Amino acid sequence: MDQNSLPPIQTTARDDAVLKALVGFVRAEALQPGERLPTERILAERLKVSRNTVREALTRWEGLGLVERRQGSGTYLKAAVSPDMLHLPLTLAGGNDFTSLMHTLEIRRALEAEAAALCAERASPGDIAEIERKLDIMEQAFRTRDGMSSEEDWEFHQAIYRVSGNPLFEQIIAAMHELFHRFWEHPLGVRDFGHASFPYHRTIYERIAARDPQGARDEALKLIATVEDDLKRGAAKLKLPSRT
Amino acid sequence: MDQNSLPPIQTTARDDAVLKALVGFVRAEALQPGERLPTERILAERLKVSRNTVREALTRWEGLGLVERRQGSGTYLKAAVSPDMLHLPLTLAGGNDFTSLMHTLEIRRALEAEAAALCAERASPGDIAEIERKLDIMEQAFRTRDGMSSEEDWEFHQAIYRVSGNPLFEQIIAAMHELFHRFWEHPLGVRDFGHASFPYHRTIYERIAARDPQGARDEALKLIATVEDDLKRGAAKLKLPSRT
DNA sequence: AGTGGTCCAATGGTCCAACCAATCTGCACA
DNA sequence: TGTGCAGATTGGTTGGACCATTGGACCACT
Repeated sequence: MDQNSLPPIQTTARDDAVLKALVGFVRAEALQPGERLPTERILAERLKVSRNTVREALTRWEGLGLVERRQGSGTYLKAAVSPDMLHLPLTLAGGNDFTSLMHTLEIRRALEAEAAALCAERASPGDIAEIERKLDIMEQAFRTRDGMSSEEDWEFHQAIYRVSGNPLFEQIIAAMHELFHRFWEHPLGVRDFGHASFPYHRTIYERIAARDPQGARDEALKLIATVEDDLKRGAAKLKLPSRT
Repeated sequence: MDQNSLPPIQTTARDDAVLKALVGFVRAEALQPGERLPTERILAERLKVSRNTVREALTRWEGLGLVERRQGSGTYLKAAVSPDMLHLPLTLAGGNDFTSLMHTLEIRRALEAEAAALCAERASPGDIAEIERKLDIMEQAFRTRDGMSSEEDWEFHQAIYRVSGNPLFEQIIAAMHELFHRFWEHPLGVRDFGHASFPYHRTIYERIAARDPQGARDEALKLIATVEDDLKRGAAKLKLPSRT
């Protein structure tokens, strides 16, 4: 390892400085996700900083999911780091109340509509073919199992996010996906949960294939509207509290 | 063999336990955002753990934006905590390149449009008056300084997010706001940067006041479109790299 | 060759006691 | 009545120590 890739730090604001130094180190050594980074003791020595300070910095990274610590083994990089990253530590109130779920659904509506519109603008013929393939798979699964198929449905939407050309859509919605799945798995007692949204998948695809951004946006809005509707019906049926 | 039949065993988890205890404490004392929580030293003593462990736990909360520490003053609650929260540590590879900036702008367009629509649906007369007040302030600042006023402009938009009734809008866009300001401060060499967006602030307000969700959505889309336009012009002028 | 057991060094997790730096509080002084 | 300084309070940092887990080296036995 290059000794010079870990120069001592200087000013106050230690732990932030440690993080910056670590970013520099990861770049200098071209560390890939999965690789191990130096031990806390070595980092402390190299950076001329107490081990506790190193630990505070690593705790921050661990909280952001950038790094994983394994006692007795070491600290491992979990994701790529770049000098200027944007961290959004979103904290959503518990997923078991109706209001929170509606909130995340509103975010999804916003992003879904925009992604569909961008997708309609930018999709290449190959992209359109790919989306159609996912759509066919989804429709097939829907018919055989006679109900919404979380997995295939999700893949269809992911394809749209990907083709939108903006990785942020996929990242944000993927993060929220977990929250939705708490309910997707248990359809709230609504027998045909998700049935209403089914036809809109194809209409969205058609608007994308026709390169009609506004049309794609409108269809996406309709799709989410049906999901909101199902959600409201389920909430009413279960007498879900509107607040925790 | 079923993978799930042998889950990893649970051994020690000091700092997680500390966090749980803190959640319990906050709920028991009914602490509101802004209030101060006990000293690190007191927490350490009460919980019968080392102050270092308390600090690791608090560092996590700070990283999630739940808490703010002020040296010499104390540690303050920044957001409501509930026993089951979902944390989304999104790390976006942002950067100073044109492409990343356009990506974040596309996210903002999605959220801005949706927030405006929701706002038009839900705003009370008082809310509308509040938004109009922010609009007046912004327009006033615009005229006197003959240019976009980041601060007042931002407050206008924030008011809309707030009235939308969905805190997630404000959280997400606030996190991205920092990224934008890197450029907002330096208008990319475009003299009248933001001028084009000015009139749409009022049209958005009018659509909200008229309780016209679709109209508000459309006007918001137009506003962002002008910003995208400015951005493209600035990028062309500065010959910004499209990738880092 | 392979299986299991034991030992040991490395590494993250926790603890302690002290000191530093920013902040707040209140009293003395003008 | 204000103002400024000194001490107390609080988070930030340090260095050193020990514990718990891990993983590899080594060994005995089959």
